[in-house]
Amino acid sequence: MLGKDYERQDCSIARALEVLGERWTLLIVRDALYGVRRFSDFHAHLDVPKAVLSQRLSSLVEHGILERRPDPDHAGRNLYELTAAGRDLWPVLHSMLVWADNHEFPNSRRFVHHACGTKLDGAGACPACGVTPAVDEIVMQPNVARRNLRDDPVAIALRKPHRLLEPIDIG
Amino acid sequence: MLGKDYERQDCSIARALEVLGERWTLLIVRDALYGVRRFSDFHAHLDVPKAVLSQRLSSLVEHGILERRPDPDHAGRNLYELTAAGRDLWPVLHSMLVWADNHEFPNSRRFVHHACGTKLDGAGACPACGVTPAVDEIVMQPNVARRNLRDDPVAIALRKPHRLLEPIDIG
DNA sequence: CACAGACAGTTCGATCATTGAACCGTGACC
DNA sequence: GGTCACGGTTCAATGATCGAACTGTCTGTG
Repeated sequence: MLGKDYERQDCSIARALEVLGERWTLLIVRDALYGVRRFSDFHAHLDVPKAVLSQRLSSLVEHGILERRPDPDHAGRNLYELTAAGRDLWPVLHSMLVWADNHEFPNSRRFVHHACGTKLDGAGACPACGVTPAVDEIVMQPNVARRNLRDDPVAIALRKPHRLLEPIDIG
Repeated sequence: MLGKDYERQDCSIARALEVLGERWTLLIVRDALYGVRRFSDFHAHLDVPKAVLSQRLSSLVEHGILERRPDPDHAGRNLYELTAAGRDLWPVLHSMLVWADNHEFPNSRRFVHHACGTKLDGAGACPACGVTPAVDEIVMQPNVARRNLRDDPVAIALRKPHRLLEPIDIG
């Protein structure tokens, strides 16, 4: 949302929205869960101006959701990786996704438990195993029947099933 | 978020954020879950300009999250009530609240299962009963130890335990 | 019935965020 | 040494938000 926060709102949800509610922020976290880690990949996959992306990444780092660390393969570049707090945002994104699937936009990606291949339920649990898988135990399965709106390298990489948090590999 | 949507984002989360991501929108839904139904009560409890509130309410009605119906007690006024799709947003708000409680803003309100008084777990289920209570089976319990930032009638009414969706009663 | 006040908005100028394009510095590659 | 990709920053234009003022409707009172 806009720069101003909800300081007069005496509520955890308002606190969460101060950090997460600005435009693009939750989509950046989504991409980070999909394994995006580089500035240029975020920029290619979201159509966000670089100035805004830069500001959002810094804000997420400041709030302990992303961690900025030097890219071992490219001096002078950074990788942005989710912290534990960032990985804990998965339930927020998953519940949004379930809601949109039911009410706005059916036929989206599926999220399944890696161990057994069962689709997660609305609460993020595996109905077959009776457990709530950790984020890195979840596999995103694209909907092959859907027409593709995007052709950037990240979008293409995400047309294959992909384990969450696993760095995407840009051909 | 801002007027522009995420039309090039091929993703349910982006679709959800087009509807829910603008500033104030999720706080309006939160208040609706708390039982706020009148324009003036939303306006008193959120410090949102009336122009924005009016626009957000219309947008939520348009998207089938709120329903606008004439107030039987006051001709010419409306009540805004959650539709089934709107009530289904509870998991989104609850997961945000749980996240903020764990990472940003501990000591918030508690949400308990009305039947047994047990605090809901992170997934919104009742650990004692093993069920996921419907929204109207959940009771919000304020944190009495916290200093109060607000003194509007809605904030005062919410200092008492309150069943979700039950219309707040403004003294 | 006149009048005041509450309510539910709309309108308007000022402020602030976002946008997209251009620019810049660094390191990799030839 | 020169070129290119990457990761930003800067800037003017656009668009959203803000807060105050205004309008119209209905209610309650005298």
